[in-house]
Amino acid sequence: MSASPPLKKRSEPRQGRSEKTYDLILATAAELLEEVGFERLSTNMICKRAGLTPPALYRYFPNKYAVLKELGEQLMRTQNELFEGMEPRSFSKDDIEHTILDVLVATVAVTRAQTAGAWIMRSLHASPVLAEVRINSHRQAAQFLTSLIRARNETLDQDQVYAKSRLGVELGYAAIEMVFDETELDEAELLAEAANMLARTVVRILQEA
Amino acid sequence: MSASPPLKKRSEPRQGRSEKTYDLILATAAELLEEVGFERLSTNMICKRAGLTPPALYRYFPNKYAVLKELGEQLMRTQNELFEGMEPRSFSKDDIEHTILDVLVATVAVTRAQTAGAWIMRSLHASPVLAEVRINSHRQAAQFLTSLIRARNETLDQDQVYAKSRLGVELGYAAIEMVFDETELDEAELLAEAANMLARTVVRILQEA
DNA sequence: TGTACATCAGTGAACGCGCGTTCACTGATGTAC
DNA sequence: TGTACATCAGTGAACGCGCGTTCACTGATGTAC
Repeated sequence: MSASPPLKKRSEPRQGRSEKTYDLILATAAELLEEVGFERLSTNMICKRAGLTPPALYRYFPNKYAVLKELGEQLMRTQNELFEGMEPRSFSKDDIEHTILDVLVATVAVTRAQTAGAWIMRSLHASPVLAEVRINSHRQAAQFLTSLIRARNETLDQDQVYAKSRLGVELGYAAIEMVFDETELDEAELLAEAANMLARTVVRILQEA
Repeated sequence: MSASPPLKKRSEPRQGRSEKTYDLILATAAELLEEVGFERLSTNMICKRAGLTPPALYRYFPNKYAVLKELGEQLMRTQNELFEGMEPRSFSKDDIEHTILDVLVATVAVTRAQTAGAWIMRSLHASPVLAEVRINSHRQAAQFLTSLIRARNETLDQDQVYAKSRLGVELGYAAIEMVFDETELDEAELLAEAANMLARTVVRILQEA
């Protein structure tokens, strides 16, 4: 296994302009990610485009993965906030399905709105450090879903519900990624079908008393 | 978008030893992928470990992506052959579910048997050229599933069945990847649940006359 | 069956490049008095 | 309210390294006669 490099931010900003530089680095990185992709992105490239010298970037990020990690965490945070705002009117199959569909559609929307959003998602599969960001985010979402389900039916076994929720989250996320990778297919139809499948699963979990 | 580098093999082997070298390069690449991960892998590194000089590798592969592409194609081919060997005894929900579960379990097994199998899968998300390998493979699987379903019920709309099949393939694959990423969860349970979901979907597609 | 010869497979050594990273520094900012 | 000063933010220039890639070459292989 590869030794993972340090990824902490180098220092917290203490002056106003510092924060601007920090944001500039992230915005520039996203811009370049969109243009040249994950592989060709480098710290020097980001600096050049941002009009900074390397030590300026290096003050905040030890390497390119740290930059991507931050971008990934921001996207995951945004997506999870959406997900955790989910609250079906009732626990009927139709209401659950509508709610899930809304979340899927909204998640695609915020990802599309984020510069290089699809690239960021994809890069969260590539390296172990970045994969961790994605997996942690999915775990959190699965926890949320578990508590939602168990609030409705307390008799259900925690671990079993979690395992199924975790799978559901993964599959929902796979459907979202697919929207960006399979542009030939009808997006709305795809998400509707995914919502349908997931809703049926949730209903089934709820009924397994 | 990034300009994609050429990925064709440089030359077809014409002597016996050539094929050995070719296979040695692939085997060594897989070995190193397992050890150091996708990012740190380089052509020079492969050569050193394989006891070759760079021009020897360069004769067969123009760059590191070409090597990974070949590894990816081999894995996808193996997986698809499994999938296309799928034939349920009947089209009852239970028989479909068993068949799907068998395929999922077998796919995990062959991936685990392949050196760096999980890494290869993951790297098929990272770069566009490699993503294409994965997507083509999934499309092929979806085509197969579509023909299987329509052989059973010819009245179904081709495009609709394909779209749903494509989603099903993607979700099945996501479940498989999850087995390698979420080692905390019970593998058998995970695959069983995924098989259940997918079987229900297939049955539903079949019934939508 | 032997051998001369064309083609193929792999070597050795080196290249230019851009990568991440570091050093000593200057200029900007905020604050204590 | 002004200013002296400590701290913070970013510069300029350079480094060693390993990357992908190329060149002219030698040695191995297969084949035509």
